[in-house]
Amino acid sequence: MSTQQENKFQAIISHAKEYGFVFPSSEIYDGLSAVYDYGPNGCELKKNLRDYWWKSMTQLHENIVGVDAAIFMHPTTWKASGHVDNFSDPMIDNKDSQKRYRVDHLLEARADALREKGAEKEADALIAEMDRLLAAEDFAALKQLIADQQIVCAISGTGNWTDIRQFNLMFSTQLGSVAGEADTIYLRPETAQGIFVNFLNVQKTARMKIPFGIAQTGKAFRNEIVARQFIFRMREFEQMEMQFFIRPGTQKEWYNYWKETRLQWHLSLGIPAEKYRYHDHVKLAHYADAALDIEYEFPFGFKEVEGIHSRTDFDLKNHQEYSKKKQQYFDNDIDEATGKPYGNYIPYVIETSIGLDRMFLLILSQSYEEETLTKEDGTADSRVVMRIPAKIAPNKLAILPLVKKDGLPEIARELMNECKQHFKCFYEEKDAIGKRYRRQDAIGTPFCVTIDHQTKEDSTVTIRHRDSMLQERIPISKVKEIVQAAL
RNA sequence: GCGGAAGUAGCUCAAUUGGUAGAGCGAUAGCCUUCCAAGCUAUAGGUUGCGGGUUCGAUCCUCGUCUUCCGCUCCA
Repeated sequence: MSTQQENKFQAIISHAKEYGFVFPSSEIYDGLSAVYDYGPNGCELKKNLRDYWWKSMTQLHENIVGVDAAIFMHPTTWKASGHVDNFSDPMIDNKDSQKRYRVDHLLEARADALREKGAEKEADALIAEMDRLLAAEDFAALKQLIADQQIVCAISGTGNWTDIRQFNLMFSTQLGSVAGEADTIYLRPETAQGIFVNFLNVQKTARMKIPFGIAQTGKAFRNEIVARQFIFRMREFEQMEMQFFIRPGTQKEWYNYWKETRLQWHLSLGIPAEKYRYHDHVKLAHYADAALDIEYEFPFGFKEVEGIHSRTDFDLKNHQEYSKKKQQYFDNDIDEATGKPYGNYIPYVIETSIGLDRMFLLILSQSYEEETLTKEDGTADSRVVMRIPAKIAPNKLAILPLVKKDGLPEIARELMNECKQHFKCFYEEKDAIGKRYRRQDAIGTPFCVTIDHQTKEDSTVTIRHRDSMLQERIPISKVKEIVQAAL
């Protein structure tokens, strides 16, 4: 990251705090690492983003419905999903070099070295022993195995290891208030499983026919080892996911459909296409047969905002296996090849998964601008403006009486009462008008209207546009529809 | 986790080789009415990150600790 971009990112973080978008969590207690709170403007923007996504998914797609599953789920869910096995890695540190290694990586490297020497059998035996001990979570024996193999740190060259520690990427807690009898359950690391386990509930009750989708927004939790870059990587975050259930064999076309559709959603917010790119996954996760990220160019580089995954029937198949409940769909449509219905099958799934907090950061990054202006008298001036798309801006309209007397506040209040029924408005009569404009720029309000003395004579007001700073005289009766047209 | 840097009012910063904290902006209230932040007045706001030590006295010296940022590592 260049210094200039770094400064911009720092400025965005400061701005976010100063204007009530994002606060560090528990700040009076020195904060909680990688956890953040959303302030008055932040929670409006976040809610608007969530609503915009929700509407585009459910209201505008007749074959997508929503669920709101609990954060707590039966522990077996995470065995079936693969998270218990794939989200926990035993780690070991070398005391001399302070380097940390994954235990399985160390042993696999040792096995590879054995193979190069032609000791295939020993290598296989080592891997088999490792897998057995990992499955049994026998950390003492694993450490002994590392010692027996005389594995040393590549940096320090010593075998001076710490004890093996488990780094579980899932947060666990206790269900039930009686200690000892309590069962360990996890805070969900992704919302997707709440959709999968409700697949048949939703399909039957909403009478959905394949292809159809289930959408969900909600919190998820991951114990990131290093969480930095502001709200980009948090331990508690919000996902907006949609699982689209399809006939096996059609995953390619639907994958491409959602790849295109989701990018168009981003572009519909007016964000330039050159700020986006696709990144195809080469190494695929355990559940996917194709995967890509939609990346945005943040001040700290191109980073993932949204993932499109072809998850095959991995999840439903595993849930069927672990729960012993059929997760199948009977497809009555006629297969032209056979002339008969497609019949029973476990659907394939295309997933679209976007991080709401990352999307929020994207909007901040895209919107924030420090402008240098030249005033009419030729002197330099500056302003900080958040060019937040009008449809997701925290406030849509600021209503400002030019002065707080001569009956102007009364007219302004009348307009306020009319407009606030339809969209979020902000009323202010304090300070010079220019100052009030700049304050609205700083929080991204797209429109300001000013009630002045002329308003009393001909019922017109000045509407001022945030991005261009241009003003026009319009009838007060038109304010509501002009703002609504931009939303 | 390791290394480096920094912590003073909401923000940006002062405080003479150690003498018990100030300014600008911002905020709030009032005045003034002027369509692009910077007219006037007043008020609030700090155990100088926290805890020890040295000293008659610590924002300053010293030790520990916490937090943040940067780099490495880790993760994906």
